[in-house]
Amino acid sequence: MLDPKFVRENTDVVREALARRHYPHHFLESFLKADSHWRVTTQELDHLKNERNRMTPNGKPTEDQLLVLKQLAETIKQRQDSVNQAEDAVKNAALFLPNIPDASVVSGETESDNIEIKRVGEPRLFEFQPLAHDELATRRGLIDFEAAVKVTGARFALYRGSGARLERSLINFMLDLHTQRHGYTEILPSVIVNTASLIGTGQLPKFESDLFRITDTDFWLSPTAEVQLTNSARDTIVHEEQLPVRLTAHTSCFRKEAGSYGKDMAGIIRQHQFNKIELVQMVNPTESMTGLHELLGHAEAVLVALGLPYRVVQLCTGDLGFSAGITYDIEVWFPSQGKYREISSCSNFFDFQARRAMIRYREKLTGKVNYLHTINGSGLAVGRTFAAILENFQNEDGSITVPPALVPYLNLEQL
RNA sequence: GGAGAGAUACCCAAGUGGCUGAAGGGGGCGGUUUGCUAAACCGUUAGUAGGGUUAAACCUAGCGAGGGUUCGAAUCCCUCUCUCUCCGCCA
Repeated sequence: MLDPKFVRENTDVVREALARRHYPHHFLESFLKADSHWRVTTQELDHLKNERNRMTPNGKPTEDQLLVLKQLAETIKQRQDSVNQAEDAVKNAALFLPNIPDASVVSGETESDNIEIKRVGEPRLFEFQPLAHDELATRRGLIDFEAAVKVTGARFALYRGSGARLERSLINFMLDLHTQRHGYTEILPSVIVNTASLIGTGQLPKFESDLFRITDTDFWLSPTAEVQLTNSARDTIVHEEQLPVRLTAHTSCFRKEAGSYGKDMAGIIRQHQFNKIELVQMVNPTESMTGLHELLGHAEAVLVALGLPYRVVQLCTGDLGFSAGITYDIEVWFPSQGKYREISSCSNFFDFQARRAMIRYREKLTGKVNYLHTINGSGLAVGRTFAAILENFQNEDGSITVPPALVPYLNLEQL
């Protein structure tokens, strides 16, 4: 959420930000309208309440006083109703305003306008036609797609044997790296979250159609552990010395993938349920850009350790997520597709999520309470890492060489 | 799923309609005394959100959350959330 005061006083900045995102500007107009209406109504109400407070005697009121007070109470009641309505309108409008892109983010419309920052690792030259990961996985009996369709449906997977073991090894390997080398505290949260949490990180109210909801409850399947990790600090004030807070978690993530019919239907690139290691940092506002680059490095370290070629791109304004102020995507090389595909998305949200979720810190020097900054990224999407390993380390006979870093976890050198 | 008891400030806790934004204690902070520490004593401890202002002043809200009754609610009524105890069921 943006600071209502800031929006009110810097409409040009916000208007410009929405334009850069190609986001409809009527959201701003409705916010401003609702906001000014709310302010006027609230002031009137506050005046009336002040009058009542001044007039109310300490004991029983006289008949005359009672007459006046009764009338006043009636007026206040009516005003209160309009204030409540106005307040709902403002809150709702505010929740639909996206974050302001950082000044350094380049304007653009689609992912083709994203900026490549760097490439790491050389894509391997194959002397044979490299197979797609789903083909490899099926041939080696690592994933049983037919069984998954039977059990659940399309866009689900059933890992089998050393396939299941590889997925589990990757999870352990990544968690160990982040907790032992990068200073994150491991969290094991529920995968079901409530509405307030999804509003806190910005998935709701705007993106309900991307989410699985559990019928007749206030519960949803979490689309990313960002929701659980960030909201674990919702409505709290931490001491400045406790920052930065670094949390990591492995969870299953659930997405409807509405509107992506036909995209990535084969394999495990785009699933309704997938494993992901999430990295979340809550930091002092002065350190959030440093934190973002560090976090990006933490995610990259996984690919470096596994020996997978990747590149880093910076998202343009049009590709930027609703809550993010600046985002770097890490894309890993897929030989069968001859291109880089997203495997992590690392963002600085500035105080956008902290405001929605009321996550604050107390300044040591002044004792003042401030919103902190939140940063998060995948470290990494496990299924996509699985797929990338299969493709990049495949041999001509269809076997897969296990990256040395994973051998201690897998106890196998070949799949 | 059933029955009961709770939720008040950093913590414990009093408060059953106006004199309460809140007694009392603990803890924290500051001070007096002291060679230092401790003890004792004195003082202080409402933060926060919103409006307002150049900044203040000032105003409003706030006793788990949301409604209701009332001129007036921490206090009465309703709904919900969470915590605890017992029973049932259960990995």
